[in-house]
Amino acid sequence: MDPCHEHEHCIDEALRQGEEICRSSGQRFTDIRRKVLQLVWRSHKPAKAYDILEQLAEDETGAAKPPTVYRALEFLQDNGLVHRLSSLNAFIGCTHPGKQHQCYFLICRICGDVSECCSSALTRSLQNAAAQSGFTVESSCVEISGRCSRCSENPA
Amino acid sequence: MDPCHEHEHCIDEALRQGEEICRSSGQRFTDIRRKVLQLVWRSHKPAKAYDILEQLAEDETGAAKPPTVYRALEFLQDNGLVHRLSSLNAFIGCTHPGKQHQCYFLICRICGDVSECCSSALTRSLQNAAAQSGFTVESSCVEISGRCSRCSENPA
DNA sequence: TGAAAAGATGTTATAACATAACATCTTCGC
DNA sequence: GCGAAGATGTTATGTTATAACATCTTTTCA
Repeated sequence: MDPCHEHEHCIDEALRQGEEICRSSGQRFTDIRRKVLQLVWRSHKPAKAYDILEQLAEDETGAAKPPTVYRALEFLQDNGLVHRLSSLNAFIGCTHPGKQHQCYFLICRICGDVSECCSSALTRSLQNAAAQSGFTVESSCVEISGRCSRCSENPA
Repeated sequence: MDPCHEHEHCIDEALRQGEEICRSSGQRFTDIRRKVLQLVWRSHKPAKAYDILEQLAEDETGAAKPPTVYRALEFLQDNGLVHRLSSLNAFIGCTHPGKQHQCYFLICRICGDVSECCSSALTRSLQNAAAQSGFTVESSCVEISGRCSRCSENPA
């Protein structure tokens, strides 16, 4: 149900990039980090920390506990491999890690899919709007909820 | 420490608007709703639900419980009197309730003050960016973190 | 190589945020 | 006053997240 034809490819690519980013920055892409990244990438829907936790438990001999998952998620966030969606308390794989980017998210209320987008025009608008108040932007959280194109075509 | 000269005025104005909005829509501006709105408006910093709860307890004979506060906050949100900042799990008084608006928030990382802004240019950029993906915007959450003008002038 | 340091994970407990479900009380229209 | 609707009280629990400290693993480098 994902918009990509072969979702396996997304996952493989994400793992490859995780590996690459860690290698080049001298960090460890440990087993747990890899598994959490893989679980976040299960679909293009946001993954909840406690769901990841459950899914980890299915694989592992000893059930993982919350800090394990949150630590892995934090690591992945710090390295730009996943994003946190604060309006959903959930996490989503980053589609272009490594590249510096201010991004925004389109969250479909119907199918739940999230897509990450970049728009320099939007980034500029944001900067401008902030600048008008003399405000200096450091980071931003832009989460848009609505209907994705497929769900608009096939109304429920 | 608020950017307004007489913050009492902000509070009074907010309460007046609460009253007005309820009156014109046939809803009740009950004591609890009024008190919660007042507490949210204590400052221009975001108010946390459990802090409001504590502050209510100081006034009240019987300590309020979480649902009381969350219900009041939900009511106030539904009526456009407060906004929820999902990146902070907190609430902030709306500076221009009643008027239809897509707004965004400037959150100062230094002093904690939040200001609500509207920018039709930003709204348009957002719509455009979404439209490029065939996405229909229903609601949006735009929370910008950084340094407000005063905190930029007086760097810590 | 092997001991110290750094980094990662395990473990326990609890903090922080939020809501479901049902009981009771208050207000309003008639 | 009485019934309906709306608001609040109450109990319990669900959900999300982190602090603090113990242990294990990897790296470093003498």
